[in-house]
Amino acid sequence: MDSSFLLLPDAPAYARSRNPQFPANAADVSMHLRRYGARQRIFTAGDAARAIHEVAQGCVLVSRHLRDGRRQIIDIVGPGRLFGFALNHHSCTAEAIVASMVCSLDRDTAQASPAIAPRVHAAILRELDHMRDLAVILGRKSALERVATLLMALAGEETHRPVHLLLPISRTEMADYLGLTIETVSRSLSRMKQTGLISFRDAESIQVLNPDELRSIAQEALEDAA
Amino acid sequence: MDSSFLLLPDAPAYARSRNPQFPANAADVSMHLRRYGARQRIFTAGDAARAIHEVAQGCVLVSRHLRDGRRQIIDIVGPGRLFGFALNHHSCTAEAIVASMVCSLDRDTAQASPAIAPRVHAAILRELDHMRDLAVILGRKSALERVATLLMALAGEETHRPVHLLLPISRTEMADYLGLTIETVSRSLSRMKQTGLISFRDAESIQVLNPDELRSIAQEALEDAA
DNA sequence: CGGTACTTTGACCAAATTCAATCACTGTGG
DNA sequence: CCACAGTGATTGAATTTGGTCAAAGTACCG
Repeated sequence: MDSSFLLLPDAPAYARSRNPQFPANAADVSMHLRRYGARQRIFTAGDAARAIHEVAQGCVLVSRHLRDGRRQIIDIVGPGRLFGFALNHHSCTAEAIVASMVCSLDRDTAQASPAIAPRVHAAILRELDHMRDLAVILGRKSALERVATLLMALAGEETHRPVHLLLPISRTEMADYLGLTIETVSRSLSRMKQTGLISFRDAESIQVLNPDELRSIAQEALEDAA
Repeated sequence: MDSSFLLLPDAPAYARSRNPQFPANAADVSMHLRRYGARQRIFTAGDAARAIHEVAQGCVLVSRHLRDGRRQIIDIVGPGRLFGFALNHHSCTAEAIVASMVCSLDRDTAQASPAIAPRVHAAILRELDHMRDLAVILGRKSALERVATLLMALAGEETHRPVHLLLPISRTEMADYLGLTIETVSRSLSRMKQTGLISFRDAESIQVLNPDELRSIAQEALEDAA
């Protein structure tokens, strides 16, 4: 998690595994790798969308804001994932959640590259589907279901054995992602702890004891023909 | 709204104005125009995503379902707009809400066409942004704000004068789109009626009396650099 | 005219928010 | 090294919002 600088083609396994194809070749396009401190913004709502970005290291939070300060976190982006897709101007703000390395690539350059363009296209479609997941979470799930869904997303899809999670986000961020308040998130986690689904001593280090049960609470959407 | 069959290049003004570029030329690609009856499905979650679709006439509803039947409507697609973007398989179900004409185009063909591909790309990015709007609605807005947001979206962005809306959707569909129940939607509309923001005699024909006030209730997200 | 489907309204209830207090951990200065 | 702010998390009590259940109301259709 802390191998200081990394050039993207030499990204560590955990990054490559998430998105094995990007970037295909750092040499043939104009990209730059930049460090952002915690809470530092990568772009802000209203900015022209000139580049696409990849998290090389750390974690980036993409969010929208209402005038009165209410915030909806749209995406939590970990290493290997792309973000910052927009037609003309960003409607979201992206900020590093912890000190992070972000690789940015001119959008037109990316579009012109036959190696990269289709991969960006695929990433956009994945992002779109992810947003649909979020709509279901926010529109139709209870507080407990929302928190369970987030935990299972962080745990990864396929686990049946207990997993240990290091949460990249605070309770406030969980709440703003799940459309809840910190108190409700905290209560949901406490309830899960009490019923033996998870365990934790400190807030950011959670043991998922029963992934199958948690997944069933999470109410994954159905993907089958009915 | 009812000019029976139409070939897409001759789409009526209201369709062209929404998306003037698609399809560029019906002759040079393999597309077909098909009629769907009310409640008829265009595709179902789990289906392979082989085509992209455009509503030529009518209205299509894209939604996701949880196992227990809860539904989240993801998009309400009117004439001129594209839908059915997915990487491999659809995670959503699309159905005609009323008898509709839908123009479908093989995805690979569309990707291969230099005239069409960039327009599809733009439509996908618009869709993505629309989904982010929805996330804000569902995650951070009150019932009244949600209903106001929907009405203003249907009214169009720029209106200051009173507008007349013919709702393409029922209360149930409004509710499933806004993450509410029909009762709450109905109460919100009644409250708006009582406060003189809107008026209506029958459920699907609504007069927006005060667009500016309604817009301010809707709490549009901010798009400016802060 | 009667039936069905959809909407509205009301009364009550439950879930989540709000407000407030306490707790736990971190870092700072005496 | 320890006391003490300061921050974030948890827990509790009261309140609010929206959901549930039930009863009318309204329009449409045979």
